[in-house]
Amino acid sequence: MQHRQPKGPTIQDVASRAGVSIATVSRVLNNTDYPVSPHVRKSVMQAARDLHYTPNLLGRMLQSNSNTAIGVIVPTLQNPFFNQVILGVESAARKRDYEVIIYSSHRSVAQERKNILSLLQKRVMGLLIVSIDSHPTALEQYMEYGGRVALLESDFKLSACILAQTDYFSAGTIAAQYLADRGHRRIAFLTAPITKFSRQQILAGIQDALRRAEIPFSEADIFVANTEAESDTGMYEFELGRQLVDQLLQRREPYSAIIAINDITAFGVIQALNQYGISIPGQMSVIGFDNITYSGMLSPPLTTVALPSSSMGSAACQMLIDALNKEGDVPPQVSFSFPCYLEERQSVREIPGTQHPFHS
Amino acid sequence: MQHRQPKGPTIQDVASRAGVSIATVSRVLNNTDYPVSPHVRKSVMQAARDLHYTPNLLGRMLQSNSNTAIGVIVPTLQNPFFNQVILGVESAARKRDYEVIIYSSHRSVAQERKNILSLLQKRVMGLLIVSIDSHPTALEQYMEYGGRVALLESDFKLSACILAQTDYFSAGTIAAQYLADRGHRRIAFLTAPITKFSRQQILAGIQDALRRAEIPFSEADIFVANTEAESDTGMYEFELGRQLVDQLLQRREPYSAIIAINDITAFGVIQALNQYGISIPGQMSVIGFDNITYSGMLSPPLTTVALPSSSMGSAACQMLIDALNKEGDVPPQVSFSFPCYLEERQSVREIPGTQHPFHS
DNA sequence: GTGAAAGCGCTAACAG
DNA sequence: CTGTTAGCGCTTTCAC
Repeated sequence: MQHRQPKGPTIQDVASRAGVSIATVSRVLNNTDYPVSPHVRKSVMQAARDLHYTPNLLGRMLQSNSNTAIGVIVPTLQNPFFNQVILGVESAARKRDYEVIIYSSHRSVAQERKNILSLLQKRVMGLLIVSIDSHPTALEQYMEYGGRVALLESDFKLSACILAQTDYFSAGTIAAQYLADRGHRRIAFLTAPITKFSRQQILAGIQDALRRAEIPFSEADIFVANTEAESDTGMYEFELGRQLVDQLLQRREPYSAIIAINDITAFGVIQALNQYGISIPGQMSVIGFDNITYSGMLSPPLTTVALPSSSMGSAACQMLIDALNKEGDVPPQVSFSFPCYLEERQSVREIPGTQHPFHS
Repeated sequence: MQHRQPKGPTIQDVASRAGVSIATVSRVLNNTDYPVSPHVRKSVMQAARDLHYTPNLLGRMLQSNSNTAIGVIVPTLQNPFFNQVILGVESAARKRDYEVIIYSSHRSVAQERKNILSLLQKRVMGLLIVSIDSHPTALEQYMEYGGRVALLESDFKLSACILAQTDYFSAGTIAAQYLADRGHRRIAFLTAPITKFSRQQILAGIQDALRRAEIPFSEADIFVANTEAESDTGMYEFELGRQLVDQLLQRREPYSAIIAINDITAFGVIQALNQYGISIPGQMSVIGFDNITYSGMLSPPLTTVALPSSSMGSAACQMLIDALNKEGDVPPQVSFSFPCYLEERQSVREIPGTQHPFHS
């Protein structure tokens, strides 16, 4: 623990230099509507500038018990999806002159709790979190102190928070429907273990759409990785895609399309397919979920169901800040979910002879 | 500015509940070696636990004038390169029980200054920054207050800071040398405007290696984008690669290899080449710089000169924390640079009949 | 061993 | 209009 020596000028220094009291300095520097003579105001400003004074927020916050910062905790910064969420959060925060403090939990429960505690200790009373914890304990303590929480994509229940969710069911529907419409009849789903709510929902959506399109789709068409060990590099999901393609190819089923659980997995699928000399979309179509930036950079560019990462982030942030400013009683839980849409690129082909149905 | 009502228990609450003074509570909670009777210690701990007490760091920091956090400011979180830097910083910080606060300047000078000021106001006295500012003004003010700065890849001079740089000259050398060794004789360099020091160095390295290999390389072989407008999505650099390929192809020169200024640009190059039906590496070889995660996910996987992003981050962080703990006088500027290495994948072919020279 | 008290830098009554 | 003063929650002498 370091103790920096040169402690810089304080409000007191500015006061003496301007020949006024610290109260006056505080008043002009905070730009309150409190009446201060123009002359004094000027000289205070000048003194502050001369000294290169900048207020110590610790003092200010301690006294006023207010904090215009919010925290964001994501599982990792290596996945572009979360970066997009953050982007949305930051833009909403900037509009309201809030500052955002970013933490990565590195997919570690312990680290996530540390991050929450750290925010609490600094009395940052607003928190947006993509939690990987299965227990809300840390968040509950946070809320006991008056902290407000916005949960993004959570697997557990927490009362009196803002809950932002992606409509994963629709996402699944959109992907499957799209494939069905292009004439695909043998479709495989490649995924990490279906442990998380989001994955269950995607699968349910796929099943629903395929059933309605009267396309056979059974357990056997679902290729699930046997282990889950999310790595920080995003390489786990990529490897997953590669391996699952191996399994799929061994099956020797006449699949014409693959739905991958997310874009990174789809990247793995595409690379494996390329290496086997299977052309995309000529011999095999591929579709993913997320629409991360790099999806458009592949060859061929990946068709994918875009998830509302950044708008979810900004909406949640907006609601959080509103809640923060609404003094008094904690509002009940409010939850909302965002729609997905198809980002059509070039990894899915239309099977000749297909007639396009019209849907709403 | 919100004023949260429920202010949670303070040290005073713990003290009354345990029937002791706040001084005692402070002593046991801080785990000092100060003598406290085991019995009292126990009851204080218990009281704190009962109350779910967590100390208010604002008070603590204000009093002790110490802060075990450091800030990191990067131009954007959308570029995986900076994420890797952050990863390195975080791992070094974690080892020393420092916390890292991440900010993105969004490539805006104004935002960057705001971030610096914000850190200063919270009296976070250590800062690692990849600055996009051309003036060190904000940093100088920061240092006046006793803040210590580690500059990553800066274009300006700042005294008494830690300066971490990549050896871009070597990076350029490595790429060009590698190509030369595989028998390439017509090589093009595709780049954003050569305004930054890093780009100049890469070019110089390329020129140097090519000269030594006696391979002709002139101004005409350098394809420079006419505008620079870094977008936050990373798409600018990608588009750049695509456009520059167009220019290159129109020239109808028998190039056999392309050096792209970074991986994202190389992604654009590869996509454009693919769309023109030019096979990689069969008809054209491509090499980049950075070695971001996605480089291995392309088809074909990109051969690239790996830049020491994360080790640079962790080394700089380590030095910064050391400097922070070394009380007293500010040390003189210390600078160091990290080596690059070749990450050999599949986007460069060896031209038949090439004999491998042996180098050190 | 333990407690009382003096601040850290700041804001916000309250007096003048 | 301006200054005095009482804390915000905490650490840390200094007494006992």
